Amino acid sequence: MKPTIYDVASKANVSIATVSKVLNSSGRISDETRKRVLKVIEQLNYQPSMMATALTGKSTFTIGLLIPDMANPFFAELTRNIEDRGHELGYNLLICSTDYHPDKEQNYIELLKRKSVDGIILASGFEKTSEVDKLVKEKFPVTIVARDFPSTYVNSVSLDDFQGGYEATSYLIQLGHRQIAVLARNVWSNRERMRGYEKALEDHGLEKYDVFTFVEKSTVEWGKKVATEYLRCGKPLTAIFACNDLLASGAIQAARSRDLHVPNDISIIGFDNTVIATLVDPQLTTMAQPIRAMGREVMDLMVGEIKKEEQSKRRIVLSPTLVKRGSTAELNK
Amino acid sequence: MKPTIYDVASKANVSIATVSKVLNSSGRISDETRKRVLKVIEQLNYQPSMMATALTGKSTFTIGLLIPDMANPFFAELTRNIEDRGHELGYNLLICSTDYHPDKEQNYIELLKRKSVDGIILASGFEKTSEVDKLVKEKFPVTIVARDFPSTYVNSVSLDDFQGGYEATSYLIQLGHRQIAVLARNVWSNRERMRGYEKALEDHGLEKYDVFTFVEKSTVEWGKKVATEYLRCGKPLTAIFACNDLLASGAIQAARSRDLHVPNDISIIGFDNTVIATLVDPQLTTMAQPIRAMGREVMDLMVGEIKKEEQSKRRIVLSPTLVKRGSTAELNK
DNA sequence: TCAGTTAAGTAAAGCGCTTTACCAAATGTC
DNA sequence: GACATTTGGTAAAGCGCTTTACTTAACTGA
Repeated sequence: MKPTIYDVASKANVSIATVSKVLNSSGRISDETRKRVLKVIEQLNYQPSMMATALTGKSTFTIGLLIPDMANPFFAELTRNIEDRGHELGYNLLICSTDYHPDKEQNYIELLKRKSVDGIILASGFEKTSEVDKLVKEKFPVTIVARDFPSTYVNSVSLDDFQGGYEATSYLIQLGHRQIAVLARNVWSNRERMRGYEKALEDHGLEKYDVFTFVEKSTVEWGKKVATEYLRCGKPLTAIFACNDLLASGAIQAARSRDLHVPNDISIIGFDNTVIATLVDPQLTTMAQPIRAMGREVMDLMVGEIKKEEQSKRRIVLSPTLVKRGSTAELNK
Repeated sequence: MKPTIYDVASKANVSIATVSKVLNSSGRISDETRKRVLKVIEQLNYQPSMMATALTGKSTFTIGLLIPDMANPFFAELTRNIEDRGHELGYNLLICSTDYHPDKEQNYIELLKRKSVDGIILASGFEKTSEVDKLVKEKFPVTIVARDFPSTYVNSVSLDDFQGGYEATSYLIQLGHRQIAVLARNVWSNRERMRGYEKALEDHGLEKYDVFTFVEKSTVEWGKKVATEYLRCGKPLTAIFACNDLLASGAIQAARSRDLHVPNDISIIGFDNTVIATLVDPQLTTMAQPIRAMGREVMDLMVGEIKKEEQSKRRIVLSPTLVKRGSTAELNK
């Protein structure tokens, strides 16, 4: 079976303590013995069991990441950047996909802890904060990403979603739009973006568009479905603010199937600036998230927290940027 | 710190053995004691350490998944389906993204093993088979997905990539196309699809399009870049067979930037039938992979292998289906 | 009534590692 | 040459769990 430290020790004619020292380059070992041990390790293709190692209290250089939805390119790209930075820092990433299910969240957090990860990164998605509170209370290293978490006791890096919603909407208003609907999912970030949207309307003395449903999933299909409902209900509508690119793409399809031209008949603005934004026709005007920066920052924060126990927490809030493309245009009167 | 079995035992006035028995519902325990122990477990929010449990040789109900690229919707969707099926069967999924790096592959395989997963699912991507061989030799449960692995000693579920390439190309030929270029990445599945492509040409007495470069990454950008080169080189070209939807989308963009109309001036066919296929304009004609079935089958195979040790291995090969959409049309003479 | 069961629980070994003593031999010091 | 150090290494405890004996105490039945 798998070789253990005993196999190595006996084959190298030393004690397991010696092997362990060679492994961790701790203690004093003569050059000769070290080489002999290393050779045996090589020969047996020995890999110390993390189970056993972790059991003794050493860190595992593994970080868990909980994401709500692999299929959303935003999270895929975020994950990718987190992984990359982790790799640079010598940490491995264990990814768990929760599909926005609170019980899966809890389940996977337990799993990761029981697998002795050094820390857990929680990406957006979760609604209940109780899981986070629990981790914090246990002094388990957690970092939040893509979700503001106004609290002094946990590290986080997030986007200013409110500002994003505000800017996106303001841009549409500035283009002359007055009837602006919104496409959102009932999750924290989207609600923030909607707050921004409402504030923008208010600041310009406009009324909120009063036909509204939350989509159930952040998919193209749902975007199309709900946008179609909006368009069908008869209420005039010249622009749609979609809370992510997937939904925006759905909205484009909806418009098209109603023979509306984007952007001439209707403007559509997205959010995230994922790969999708440049795929659709017309390409999406969208609020870009600094995905790469977010990924790197959150991993840095996480590793920082793991390394030096008692450090003060930081809450990093990044700003979105408007990327103008073809899906929005001035309202033609 | 984290409560251990000892904390539970002493607080419940029993031995740790008793607690363990309650935990695993093994052995004989009076109802009274069981309840008392369970209550304490609840109170302390005790979760047995998987490290310690695994160390004693019990299975962890965790399966590792290695995927090459989260950002490719095909893998994202596949992962999603694997996870879902695992969840149904009571297994957790630990995902690792290798970014097509052989050393990350090896690294993560080691990691997963050291984290005591019960088995590992390897998705496509990997070029070297040595890692697989190693796992097999160690009798470590492995299953391959999205990659045919002609071997009698490992479970796999894959697509008939050759047939896919053959059918896609045949369809183009049937539409009247004679000059067909191919967009592919130098990975196993793509090479198989190309074999199919070549065979189809041959069967119809056509010559292979002899301008060819592999793309370096399966991204829209690379698809666009290489397709642009094809279009610029002057060799007549009426259709492109792209080995995945990402590349096909890039090809559409390339065509558009050269003012070629898709499909009137040039037909483009993709592969995978991911969400992207319906996003782009025109929507992609593409060879659909039964992603959902693949995900479920591979998880079933994996769990089967984990449960009963010495079972014979199965190699499941699924068929692709042609999905006709707007990106292909009859060649207009 | 007493040997034979059964029921309920415990002690202790073992899983593979790290780490803290501790020890013997070699080396240094005056 | 006697003592203090340094070097290179080991024994053993402990990490948190499972599991295999083993021990009581209570329950059978003829």
